Amino acid sequence: MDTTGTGDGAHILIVDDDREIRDLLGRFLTKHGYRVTTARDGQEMRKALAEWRIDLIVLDLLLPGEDGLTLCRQLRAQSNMPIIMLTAMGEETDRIVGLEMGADDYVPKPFNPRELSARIKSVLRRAQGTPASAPAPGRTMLRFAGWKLDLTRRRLESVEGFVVDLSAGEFVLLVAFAEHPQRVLTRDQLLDLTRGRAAAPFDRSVDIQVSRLRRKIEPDPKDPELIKTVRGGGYMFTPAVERS
Amino acid sequence: MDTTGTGDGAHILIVDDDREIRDLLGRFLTKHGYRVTTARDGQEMRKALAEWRIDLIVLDLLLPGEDGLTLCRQLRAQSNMPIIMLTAMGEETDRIVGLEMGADDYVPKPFNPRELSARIKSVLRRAQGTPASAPAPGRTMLRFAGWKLDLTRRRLESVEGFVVDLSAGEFVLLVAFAEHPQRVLTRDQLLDLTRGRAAAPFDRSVDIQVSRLRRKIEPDPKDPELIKTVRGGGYMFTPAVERS
DNA sequence: GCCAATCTGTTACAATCGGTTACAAGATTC
DNA sequence: GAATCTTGTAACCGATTGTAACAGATTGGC
Repeated sequence: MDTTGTGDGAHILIVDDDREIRDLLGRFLTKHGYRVTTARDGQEMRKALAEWRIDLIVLDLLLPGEDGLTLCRQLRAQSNMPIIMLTAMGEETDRIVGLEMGADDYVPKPFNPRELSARIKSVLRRAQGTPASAPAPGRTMLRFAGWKLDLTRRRLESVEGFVVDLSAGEFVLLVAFAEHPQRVLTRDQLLDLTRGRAAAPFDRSVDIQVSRLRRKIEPDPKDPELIKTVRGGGYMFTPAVERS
Repeated sequence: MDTTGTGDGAHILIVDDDREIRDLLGRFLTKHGYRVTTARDGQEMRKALAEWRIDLIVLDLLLPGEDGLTLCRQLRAQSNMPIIMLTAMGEETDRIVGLEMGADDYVPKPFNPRELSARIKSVLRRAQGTPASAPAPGRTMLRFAGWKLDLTRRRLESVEGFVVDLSAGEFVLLVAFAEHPQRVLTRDQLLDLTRGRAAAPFDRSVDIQVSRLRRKIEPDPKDPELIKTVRGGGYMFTPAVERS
C-alpha cells in the first residue's frame, strides 16, 4: 500500500493488481491534485479503508483472489462510497453487471487518463452531499473509559453526566481516535482523518491538538493513559471503544 | 409531448428528435415501472419540466435547434436534476465535454436498453437525498427536539403548543436545516438552499440568520445544541427529524 | 402616497480557535 | 556522556465566528 499527494484534494483509492497501472494512475491523479492511495487486492483495500478517509475508489474488475464485483458488492452493503470500475474493453455484460452491482461508473481498459479524470470529477460532484460513508441511523455513541462521545450531537460527556467543551478540531480528532482504537495512527493519517489533507514537512498541528485534547480528557495529562505517544510512529488510542 | 406509465416509479423525461428512439425507449422504460414523458426538442422539454415533477432526463446530444449540450448547461444552471446524455458512438470528445458540462452520465448510441436501464437506476440511486427540485407534497410537518415545524402553514410551534414567531428568512433557514439533519452544511449550501444564490466573499448573512434563529429556538443560545457550528465547515443541525 | 414597523444584510469589534514558531525536555544513538 | 532526533507545550498571530449596532429595503396600515 502506498500513499502519495500533498494537496487537500479528494483522496482516491486505486485497487488494481497491475503495478504499472497503479503507478501510472497514481502519478497522473497526484499531478492533478488528488491524494492517492493504492492497493493490489481486496485485503489491502480494506486496510486502506480502515486507515484513511477515502472519497472514491477506482476498482479493477479482474483481481486475484476476490474479484472486483465481489468487493463492489461488499462495499455497497455497508456504504455508498463512489466506485468507478475498470473493465476489460468490450465486455458489455461485465459493464452492465458492474453497474447493477452498484458501481457508479465504469471505464473500459485501455483508458484515456483525461477521461478517467473527467469521470472522477463527475462522480465526486454527484456524490457531494450524499453521506459518503456510514449512513448513521439514529444517534451513534462511542463509549470508552468512562466517557460517552455523542457523534450526532457532537458532544463529549463523562458517564456521571458532566459535559466537556471540545472545540471542533478537538472533537474530530477524538472521533478519529475513537474510531480507530488500539492502533497506531501516524500524524499523516490523523490529519487525513480530521482535515482531509496531507501533512506538510515539520507540520506539528496534530501534536498541538493532541496536547490540547489530553488536557481535557486525561486524568493526568503529564502521564497520558488514553492517548499514548508512539515515538517515531504517531499516537495510539488505548481504551476499548464500544459502539451503541 | 407524450406521457406514459402509471406506476409510482421515477418519472423519466426523454428528449430526442428520433421518433423511433422515443417510442422504443418509452415502451421499454414504461414496462420497467418508470413513468415516461417524451419531448422532441428543447421547447417541448421545458414544457414538460413545467408540467411534471421530473426525476431524471435522458438527453440526446444532437438535437435540431438548441443542441443537447446547450440544454444541459441551461438545466445545470438552475437545478441539479440527474441528466444522462445520449451520444453518437466513438465521439470521445463529446463524451468528455458532456461530463464536464455537468451530465451525470452518458450512453453511447446505439445502446442496449438494458444498459441504459442500469445507468438510470444507478444515477437515480446516487441522486437519492439530493433534493433535485420540488420536495414538498401535501402538508408536511417536521418534528424535532420538542418542536413542530409546519411547512404548509409556515409556522413553528413547541410540542406544548406555543408558537414562535419566525421571520421569512429564519423560517426557510430552519427548513433547510431540518431537511438536512446531521449533515454539515456550508454557508454556500445554506445560502443556496434559502436564497438560491451563491455566497459572496466575506458574506456573513448566514451567520447572522443562524444567530437570530438560535436566539429563538435554542434553550441556551450561548451553548447551542440544535445548530452546532463546525469551524471551517459551516453548521450542522443535530436533532433527529421526523416527517409526518 | 406616507409613515411606522419589521426584516435583512453590512460593518465593526470582541472572543475563540487553530497552526506556527520557539524552546525545553525526553529518548535514542554512538 | 555528547550529539541528534523526537515530542510537549507556551506564546503568539492570523483566521473564523458571534453578535451588537446600523442602515437600506420591504411590508402593512391608514
